[in-house]
Amino acid sequence: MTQESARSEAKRAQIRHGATRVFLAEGFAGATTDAIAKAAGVSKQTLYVYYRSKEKLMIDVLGSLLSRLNRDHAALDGDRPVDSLPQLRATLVELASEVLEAISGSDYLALSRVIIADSPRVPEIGRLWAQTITGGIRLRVTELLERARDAGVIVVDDMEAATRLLTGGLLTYILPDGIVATDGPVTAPDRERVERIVDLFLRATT
Amino acid sequence: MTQESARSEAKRAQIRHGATRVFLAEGFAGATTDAIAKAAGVSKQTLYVYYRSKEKLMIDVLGSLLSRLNRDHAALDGDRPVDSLPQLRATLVELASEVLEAISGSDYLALSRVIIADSPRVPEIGRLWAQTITGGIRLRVTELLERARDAGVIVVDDMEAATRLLTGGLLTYILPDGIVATDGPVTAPDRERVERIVDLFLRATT
DNA sequence: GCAGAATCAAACTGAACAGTACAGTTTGAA
DNA sequence: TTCAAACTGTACTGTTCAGTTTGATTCTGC
Repeated sequence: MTQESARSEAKRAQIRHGATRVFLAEGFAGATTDAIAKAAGVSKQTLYVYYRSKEKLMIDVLGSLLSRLNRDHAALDGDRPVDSLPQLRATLVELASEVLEAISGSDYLALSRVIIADSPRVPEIGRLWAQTITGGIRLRVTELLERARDAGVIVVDDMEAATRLLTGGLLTYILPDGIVATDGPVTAPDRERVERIVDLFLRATT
Repeated sequence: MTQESARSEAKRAQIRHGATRVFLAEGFAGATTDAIAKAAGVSKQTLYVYYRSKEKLMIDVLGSLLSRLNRDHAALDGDRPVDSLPQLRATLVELASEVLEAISGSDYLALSRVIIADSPRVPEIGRLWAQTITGGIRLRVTELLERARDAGVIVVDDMEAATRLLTGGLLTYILPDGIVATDGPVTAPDRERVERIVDLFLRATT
């Protein structure tokens, strides 16, 4: 019975889509099921055929968003060059800029706010979100640094500390600063700022 | 008319106190005015004499908590010794441990969740919260590093990058990791972990 | 074209809850 | 004693909203 007809899955996606917009804009408490049904172009009745409750719907919405993010992030880091210090520097700056750009988008921030607020009630989503950052970002940086270390470009005694230091130093522009910034779109740090932090970090790795 | 009688201020504090407990435990939406009145040991009627609405009450509660936190943090950093590398290292580890301990408490995390969730609706509180970290913590670290630099203990070209790197590397245990952790109390990083990050950071400052 | 499934719109139910009204009690000063 | 202000507890109002019911309508495969 876990098998869904193609039909069903299409409708489900349609509902999820509409709900996504409303949840991100209004949060869990602020989103009414009437508004969700309307945004999805579906009757409330149908909505409740596909989802047993508003909470189940939200879990599906947030879970989908996060796994899509994680999927998008994956792969293609293996190709990034790290075989000399200038290469590593450029790669780190590039990666950092991409990531910061992605997570300073108002969508992602709204998503994060909703998740943080509801994480006591829905722990699994909180865990999934932390993994987007922990697993997603930290892991990617670790992987790059390991390759660079193995290539003899840098010296790292404590890989966890190194990864924490670099990702933390960069993420701090978004968490805490960006997440509560409400006047205008959030400013990801400009490239120069990113470069300065990467450079400083690299000085610690000889 | 801005003058309050002592009587009034005592009652106001009593209400604020009860409300604090309920807001931190339940969040804004989850806290009912009945529960707040009960927790404060005050009739709902009286509550509405002192506060025009639930929202005004929450702003007062969060604002009070944050300014108390900021007040507690202030001062006494001027005495911390930074005149040699071992001294600086010990001082940084000490400061970091204190700060991490403070902000990984379940009260502070609950407070942060509420603020983050409501920051789109109540921007001033969001700003105040960011200042607790930005102004409070980052400023203190900056001040220490400046003294150490002036004493010739470290070399720092870019003070902002240095502060970001260090505070970010440490805060990352709480944000994002701690804020959505719900199984058991949040684990501030142990002393050894803090030391490793501080040590790595110090390698970047010659 | 038709049976049966899926969907729709709209009204309804029941509960939660912010905020108010009210009738009565305490307190403390004159 | 008296009076006024502050307070209390309970009950009420009005609204919002998740979830259900109803009964009609539109698809879809046969």
